[in-house]
Amino acid sequence: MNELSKAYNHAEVEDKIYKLWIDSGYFNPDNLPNAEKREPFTIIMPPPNVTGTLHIGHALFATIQDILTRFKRMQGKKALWLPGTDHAAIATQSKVEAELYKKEKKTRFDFSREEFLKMVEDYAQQSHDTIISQLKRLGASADWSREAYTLDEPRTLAVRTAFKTMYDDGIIYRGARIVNWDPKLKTTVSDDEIEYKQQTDPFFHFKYGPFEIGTVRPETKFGDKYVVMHPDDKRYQNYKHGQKIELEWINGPLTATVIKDEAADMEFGSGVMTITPAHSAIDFEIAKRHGLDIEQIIDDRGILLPIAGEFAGQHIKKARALIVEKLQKKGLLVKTDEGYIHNVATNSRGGGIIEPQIKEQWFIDVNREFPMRHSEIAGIKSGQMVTLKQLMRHVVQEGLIKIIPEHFEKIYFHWIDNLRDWCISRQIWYGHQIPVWYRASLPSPGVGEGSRERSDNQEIYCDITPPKGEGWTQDTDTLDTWFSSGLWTFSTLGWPIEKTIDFDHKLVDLVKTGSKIKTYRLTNKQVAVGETVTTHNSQSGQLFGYLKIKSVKQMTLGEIDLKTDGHEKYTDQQEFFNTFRNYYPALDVSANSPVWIYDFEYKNQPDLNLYHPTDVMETGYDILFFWVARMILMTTYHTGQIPFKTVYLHGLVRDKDRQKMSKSKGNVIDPLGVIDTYGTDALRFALIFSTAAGNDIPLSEDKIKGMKHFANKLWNISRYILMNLPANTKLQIPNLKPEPKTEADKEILSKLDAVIKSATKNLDDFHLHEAAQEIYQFAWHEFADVYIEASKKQLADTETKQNTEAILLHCLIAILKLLHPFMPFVTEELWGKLHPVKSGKAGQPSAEFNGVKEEKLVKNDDLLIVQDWPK
RNA sequence: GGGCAUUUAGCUCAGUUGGUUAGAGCGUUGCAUUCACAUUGCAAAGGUCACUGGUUCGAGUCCAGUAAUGCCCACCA
Repeated sequence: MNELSKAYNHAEVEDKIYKLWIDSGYFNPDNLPNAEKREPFTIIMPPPNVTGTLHIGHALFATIQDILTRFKRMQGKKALWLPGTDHAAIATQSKVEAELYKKEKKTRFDFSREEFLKMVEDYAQQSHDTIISQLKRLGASADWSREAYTLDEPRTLAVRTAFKTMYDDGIIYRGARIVNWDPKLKTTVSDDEIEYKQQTDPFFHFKYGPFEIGTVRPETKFGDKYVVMHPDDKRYQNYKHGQKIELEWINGPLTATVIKDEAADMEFGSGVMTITPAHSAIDFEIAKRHGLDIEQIIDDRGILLPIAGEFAGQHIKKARALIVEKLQKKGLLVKTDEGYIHNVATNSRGGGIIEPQIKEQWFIDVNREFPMRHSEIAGIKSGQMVTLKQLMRHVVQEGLIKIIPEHFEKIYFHWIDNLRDWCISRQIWYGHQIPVWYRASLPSPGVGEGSRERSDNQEIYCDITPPKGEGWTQDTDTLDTWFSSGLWTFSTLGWPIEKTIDFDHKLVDLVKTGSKIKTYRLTNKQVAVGETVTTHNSQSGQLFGYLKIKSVKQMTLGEIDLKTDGHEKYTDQQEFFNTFRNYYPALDVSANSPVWIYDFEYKNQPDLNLYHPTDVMETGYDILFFWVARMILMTTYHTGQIPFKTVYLHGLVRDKDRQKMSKSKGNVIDPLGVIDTYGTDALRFALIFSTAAGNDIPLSEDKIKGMKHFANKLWNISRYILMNLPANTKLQIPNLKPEPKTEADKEILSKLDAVIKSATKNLDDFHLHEAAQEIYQFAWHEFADVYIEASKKQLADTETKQNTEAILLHCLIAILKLLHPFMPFVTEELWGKLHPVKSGKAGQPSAEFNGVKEEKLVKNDDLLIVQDWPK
């Protein structure tokens, strides 16, 4: 036994302990003691973007999720915390583009798509490695063997499968709509990614025939030939809907049409406006309502089109002043208000100012009814007609998914009620390319399975793999990053689970276990060794499990020796053949029929079956809509299950003055710097101490420092106890039964009991901060301050010496266990002082303890990480 | 404009279904220290629980209203 040093030195401990855990294999739930008997508990990690390094927000989510995972693991659950990273399409690409422009003054269009993608991938890879190693430093007990990436191969299959299914259901459609166009990144962005920024601009009042109209954007006004007013506006009651008015405008005379629409605000300005349907969402709606002409004025680079007459070809930024000047010369400028404050829509992922444009894009229809293919959701039957909106509302309203804190449920409903179709196509290059191919339509029929005829003589094909034949080109757009993120809870667990095997009655294949053929099936393709196929219940279609092919043998049916190789049910060859004939009447079964005999390994609990629906989704409230809502949408639709039972939303980490942390304010706390100075445990404890779910979290260096003191206190408590106990006592820990003799004994044991019960309940209820606080209180101010002081006298008295030793040890063990989820490193290290372990695989005996070879005493499954939670 | 929250000690915040004397961390003041720990211990000061009214035997907690603050959504041509 090594003497403990006077103070806890995290730097010496953390790497060593993390390696011990990795070597034990316990982060992978399949390796846990009695794994097969454990109930699953699953958290899928919200994948950090591969756009840089770890910040304090990552430290927070990693801490909370690790606490929950470690707690459940100790409670005997088959605890899976599945990690991953997100390619964050638009954010990553724009970051690389910004760097490129800064360094070389080049844009992505100076490279080929492949060259550019290579650069983005290199950046993403490097960023990924940094983030993963940083998560490990936080003590994350995630199962790295299952790590996923939103852009890796299994996820690509999931994305394409999801797209095709929704396309076939008519949920995904392509249409020309007004979309948020970012001329800077040259892509659309979804409504949720828009960020409004306040801006001050001149506001112009122009004479428009008999009316006065106002605008900040004269450059959009060329095509304005509709003048809109509220039907109840008394000032304009003499003008009739549809009335034509001749007037003089920018480039000459124009015939304007009066439109009465309630969208016009009588309070604003003159109460009259002209509309630009091609470049304003509201105007577009008005135009559609009245069946008006829609004309594009500005192209997607911000250049004026021929409709602008003499201004055509100019950039809108330059043209504005010239247009105003011209209108002024024509006497149409009434006045200019300088300093008009208004909001401008910008792209929050890259900063460009949004120019609404009408473009052909891909959308997910949230209001279209479709038959639910398969449902395990209470209150929704398989085959029932539903919409995505209804599904999203239902699972939260019925309490199938619980959101913590609860008031976010109201915000969630409010969002759903205002939800419009989700634009999922982006014109950037980094991401999942849309699995749709086009070619000019051929007169002959005979198009493939995934193809559809289109009215514009363009053939369109959607499938997981490219179409066969000449002349197909793939859609150049990529998918919104949240499309793949929406699949995250189930794509990480192996969905779509099976390789579909199409039956076409050409070959017979048999699968066997051991020497006996157990089942047979018909396929049109040979399955290779190492591949995995699935078996289903032929009636219900429910998944049984995976068959992993170990070997393949080809022969004819007649060659099968029923005695050694035969199906277990049959001894007579004719009877064997007859069974095939009954099953597959269309097949001409004879002794010459070719067969493939597969030897396989059967796995009947694939991850998806076992770990999905997951238990907890832990993430920031700021991505409730972006992500949580989209996961609910995608998961209910594709799997007929809920993605998770509980959504735990944490707040933003702020500084001690409640200010947002930002580089420009210089108040950023770098988690890695803090870890170096104070240790991971101190940072983790500071992050959850006194912070309730959903509230923003004030964090200061003083607080972290205080928690380092606590780690040290724990160290010294252990040190005191170890110094006062004879070595052989330590070996008998399981046999020690604390028997209270004094008042102090009774008091501490009853308080321990109370804190165990309360902390357990609080952890079960996701009140992590309260659990942390009461354990802290107990350890420091009850156990250390009171009982340890009392123990000094009790240990000196032979009457009370033994029970005091037992109680000290009993309490210490309980405290180490209770604190382990919160402060994993220091507790594991101290536990190791009680139960020394050698690194090695789980279950291997440790060779040495206390200088004595005691092979049978200590095993690696004595690591604290897998101890039973105290009761 | 619509919605959602917050208001408790000097500061930052807990306080789960109503129930003794409202708690913690940091900070402040005094004392102690050959003791496992000065990264310590003991003690103290500090609160009209934003305000007004109501329900109740009893309200920080429930209800209504007022005020201040913060966030989200929509967005004005």
